[in-house]
Amino acid sequence: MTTSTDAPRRTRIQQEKRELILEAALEVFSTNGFRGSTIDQIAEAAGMSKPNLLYYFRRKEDIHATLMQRLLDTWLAPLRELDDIGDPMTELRNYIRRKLEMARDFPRESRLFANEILQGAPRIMPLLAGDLKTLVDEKAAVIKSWMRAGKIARTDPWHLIFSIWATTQHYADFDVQVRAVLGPDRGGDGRFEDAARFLEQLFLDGLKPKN
Amino acid sequence: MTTSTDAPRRTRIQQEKRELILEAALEVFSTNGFRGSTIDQIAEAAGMSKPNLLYYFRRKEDIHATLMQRLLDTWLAPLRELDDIGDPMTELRNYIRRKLEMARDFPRESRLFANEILQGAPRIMPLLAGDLKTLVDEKAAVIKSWMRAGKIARTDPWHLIFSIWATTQHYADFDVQVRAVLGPDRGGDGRFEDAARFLEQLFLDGLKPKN
DNA sequence: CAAATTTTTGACCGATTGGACAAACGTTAG
DNA sequence: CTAACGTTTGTCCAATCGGTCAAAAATTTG
Repeated sequence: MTTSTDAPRRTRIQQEKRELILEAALEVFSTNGFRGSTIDQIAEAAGMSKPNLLYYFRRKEDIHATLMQRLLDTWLAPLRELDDIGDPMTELRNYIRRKLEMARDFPRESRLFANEILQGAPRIMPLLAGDLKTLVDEKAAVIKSWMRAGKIARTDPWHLIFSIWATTQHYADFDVQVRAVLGPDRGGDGRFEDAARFLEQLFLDGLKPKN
Repeated sequence: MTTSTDAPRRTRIQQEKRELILEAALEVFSTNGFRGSTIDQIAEAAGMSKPNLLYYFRRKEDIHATLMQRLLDTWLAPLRELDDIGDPMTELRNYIRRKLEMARDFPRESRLFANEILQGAPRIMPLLAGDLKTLVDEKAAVIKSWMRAGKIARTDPWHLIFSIWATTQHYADFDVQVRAVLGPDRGGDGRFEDAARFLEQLFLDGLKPKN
């Protein structure tokens, strides 16, 4: 074995073309959902004919599955980095910041994931109840230990994680609405910095006035 | 004119059947998205034949449009109720509570809306930049006045509203994920009460420890 | 170069889709 | 009863869908 990976052996051109297809599919799937997307659309976005695309991925589902599989890893990376050792408050602040940056830099990935969950997660349900739950439970335990140590206020760690997901991903998934509501002046590039400032304050101090 | 409404005149049976279709369409659209849903599915869910359904709604799009139009009204009702006069902190708390109740009681409506926004809001963009923006701007002004009066902490009112939307609707739109992560024991009916408690604390006091 | 292999494509297929239409059926008013 | 009107359905159609296949084109290998 020259290159020993679990993945089936592939030529250089296969690697490239598969990557091209996945990139195109991410674009199409994330804006139209799985059923709303056609192989023709993906093929055209990838600059090749439909039969050619089907030469690299036998079925439409295979493209989507490959995409989801990769996605989940990178998507959960920020949560994995949540460190037991660091200062709790800054750890959480960094996690929120990283999640918001991902919403800004990878909105298509966020929407792809949202589309899947919205429609009942028919294709990744096992992953949610398996790997995802395990990871969240683990990190919830870490957060709980912080609470016991008096480092952060006592609340439900699971719902805390949900709220971080919800508020940050909102800027990717509901981007159209956010921009429409903020209008042309405030809806520009600065909206993510505004969001970062707001979220930091919300999660640290809440809304109660200081005095 | 006996009944003078803007809507075209309709017989009693037409009213009923249209309502039946809209109810069925809400179910189907909210779980499959617009393009992922078929007229046959909706017709079957409504207990009638496809041509019969098309007698009441000429096109698939008309059903969806009618649904969206109604939805937006009821969906924004809680925000409309946000009252200038009441005590700011309790007004906000009540708003969050009402929104969370809507996520619990009308998850299909939430998902229908989320589906539409996720895919770029092609059919309701004008409403977002029009009525919705107007309403949010108006309420943001109210919130701002509360801040000036020192009743709540100073932050960005628009992003505050976004965060309330995000955290509450999360429990409808990402319900599958929430239940999967919480597991069989904690993912039951009690999850909304847990969420309510958590959100109240988050928005009031944030995470900083009391000590 | 020539054979073997990989990549690309045009043509095609069955299934499903949104929608049209005329005929049948039911209901109501005179 | 019957004519008019509202409702329902079976049948059909063109377009689009995911996917196949054989053959052509390009590339790699000896």
